[in-house]
Amino acid sequence: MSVVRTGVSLAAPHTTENTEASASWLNTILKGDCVAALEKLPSRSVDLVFADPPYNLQLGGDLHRPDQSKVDACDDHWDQFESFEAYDGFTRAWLLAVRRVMKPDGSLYVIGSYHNIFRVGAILQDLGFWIMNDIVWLKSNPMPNFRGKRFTNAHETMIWAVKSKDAKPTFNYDALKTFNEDLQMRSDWHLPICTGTERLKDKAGLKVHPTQKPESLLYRVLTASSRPGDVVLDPFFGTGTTGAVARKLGRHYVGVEREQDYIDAATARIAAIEPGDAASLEMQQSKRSQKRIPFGSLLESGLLQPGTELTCPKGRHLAIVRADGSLKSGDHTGSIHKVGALVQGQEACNGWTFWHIQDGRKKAPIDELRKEIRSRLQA
Amino acid sequence: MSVVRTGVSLAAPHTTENTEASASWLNTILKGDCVAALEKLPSRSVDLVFADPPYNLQLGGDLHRPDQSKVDACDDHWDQFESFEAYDGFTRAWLLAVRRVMKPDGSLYVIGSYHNIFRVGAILQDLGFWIMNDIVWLKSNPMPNFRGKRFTNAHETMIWAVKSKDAKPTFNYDALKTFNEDLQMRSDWHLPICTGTERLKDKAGLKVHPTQKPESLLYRVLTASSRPGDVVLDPFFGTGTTGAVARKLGRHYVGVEREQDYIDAATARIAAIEPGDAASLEMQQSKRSQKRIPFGSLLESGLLQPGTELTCPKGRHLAIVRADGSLKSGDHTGSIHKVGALVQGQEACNGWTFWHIQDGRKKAPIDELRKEIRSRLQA
DNA sequence: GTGGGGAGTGAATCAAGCG
DNA sequence: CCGCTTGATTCACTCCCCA
Repeated sequence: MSVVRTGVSLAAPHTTENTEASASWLNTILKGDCVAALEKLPSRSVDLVFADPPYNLQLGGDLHRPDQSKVDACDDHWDQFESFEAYDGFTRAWLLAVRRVMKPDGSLYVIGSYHNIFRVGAILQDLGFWIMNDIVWLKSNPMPNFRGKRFTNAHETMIWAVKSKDAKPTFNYDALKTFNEDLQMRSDWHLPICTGTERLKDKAGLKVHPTQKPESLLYRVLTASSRPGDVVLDPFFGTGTTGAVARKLGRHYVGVEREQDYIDAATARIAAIEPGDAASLEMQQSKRSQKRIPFGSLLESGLLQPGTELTCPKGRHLAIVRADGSLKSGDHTGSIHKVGALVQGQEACNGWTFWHIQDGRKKAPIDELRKEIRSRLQA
Repeated sequence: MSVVRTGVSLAAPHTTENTEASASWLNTILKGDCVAALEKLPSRSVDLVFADPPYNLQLGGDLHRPDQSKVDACDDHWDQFESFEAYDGFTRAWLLAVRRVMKPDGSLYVIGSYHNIFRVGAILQDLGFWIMNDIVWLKSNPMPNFRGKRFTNAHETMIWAVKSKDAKPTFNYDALKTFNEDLQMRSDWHLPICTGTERLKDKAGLKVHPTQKPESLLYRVLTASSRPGDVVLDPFFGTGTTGAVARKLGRHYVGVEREQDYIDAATARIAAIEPGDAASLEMQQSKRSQKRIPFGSLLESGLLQPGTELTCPKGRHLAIVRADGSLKSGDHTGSIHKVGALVQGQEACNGWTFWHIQDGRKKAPIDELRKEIRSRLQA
């Protein structure tokens, strides 16, 4: 096994607990078998894994288009397995190796088709992984079904899993929502397949790798489940789409690949990429990670006075602000959240959005005042 | 176990090799456990199976919406399993029972979510079934992810499998292609969930079944993989969507269901349906094979003039018809479908029903003009 | 009748932090 | 680790009510 370095210098991982930013295996491609190569990595050192394992396609003879041209199928030797049992054993082995190097809250994405994805998913569950979502990549330009015997196979399936039910994986909800025109990102991703200049070709104009994934797919995976400086592992590196996108997005990568041709192509490809700088990588700030503002701060700052009257959105409930930062509404007293819940007879309530202050002729939630405090703190 | 008959009389199955059209179990709901009930059916007697087995959801506590309302989760006892092993055993048992009653060239569709579909798919392969496609049902109106911790779960997965690699299943390729505006039917199906008047409710207004499937989904399955007179089995009959669509499309059905409440609801539902007679099925055939009318035909025919103003149903969006058959609305230009999508900010739009023309005091969709063209072509 | 606003809801493995 | 407090979250569509 040898190590190929592209000599990239990037920001330090956001946590260096188990990962030295200068570790020799960072931003390299490890040559060799996936399981053996991963033994070189320390345990709990990887934030995100993207895996595009062999699909175990069971092709019969050659497939020809209606014009009799031959379809350039994926018939490489690495995609051949003798049986489901052999494929299952292979899958279990690399998933266990990957599991060891994943951080406890790290994420794993595996992509596949109906030939293999059901086996992968069941084994994931058997090994104790916890599935967060399955995601379908819908191809806007899939290969048609030439024989007219099936539905056009227009999608692939990706499984997002974590190491255990209790894991708290990175999920950049707000960034994804902004990306998606202020709507929650869904489990169906409409993306074109990898063509044009993005598709690596050799000197003869033939595609270098039969199943090169589009960068847009990796872009979304990394944006969703990693942060700048994180370590992203791809145990089936191929022509390095994962490494290319990682470098663009300011993540570290580690690849494992057996074929020297793919390693050469990936190395050149990644070296040619301009690494993302910090400013352009800044993501939509998660609301959750913002500094917590106690309700009492509104009184301290003078944005609210004791005795001010708050109402619910419909004006049916009234409450008085008291000097200690508590509310009083009828017989109920306590925090803004507790009183909001009590007057509605509910178990819980977000007082920041429930209670409103009269602002001229309009009502405004007291959350507006919190935002004002936050903007003052930043200035 | 008892038998519930709805007394439907339909055309004879297109093959009576192993099925007497007068068999006592045709167009009935067998009450009881799936495996036991299927023992009452002869081997090789079913053309198509649609199965919507328990998903084995592993829900934690209650889930509340941001407005504190409680989500009415699927927590029925029939969806509870002790372990993956228990679920696997259950799955193997019913799949073997189904396998026995399937004709050699029959088709099986199983629907599920990431909680169970990987196990189902792997077991299907282990039992010797041959997967033809996996199909993703994309929901236009899924339940959002309220906590912002995952991608919105916006799809379910369906596996189409046959008994062996050598099977030659019915696949009405041309009908589906015509149905899909002369494009091959793809593996991604965009359909809304079952709501409105289609959703069965009890006297209290509560949904009768927690997971009633939309008829549009079954319509497409039966259209793809069965012929009039075929026998369609649903081993988890629920409220009988499969039976209802089978009756509409002139197929025989057999259902298995354990809960009497569901049987009662399904029986009433199916009895109220007008069976598809030979003539109307013929009509459907011809409608499906209707010639595609390009929008430009409306201009050629003089039914529309260049410069005509079209509006959306609410009159908020305007567009001008151009001589080449494209629309222009603000900065957007393109086909009626594309511009309709753009002005609404949506990914897709059926321009035929979205764009309206002023017809006297009323608005009429331009689809009316297409119908006029078609009637001219037939005359 | 028609249009706008508000309420309701759907197969969901749906919280984090502190003491 | 348990228990309690605090706090963060929704999209598409249908139906009802009322102007």
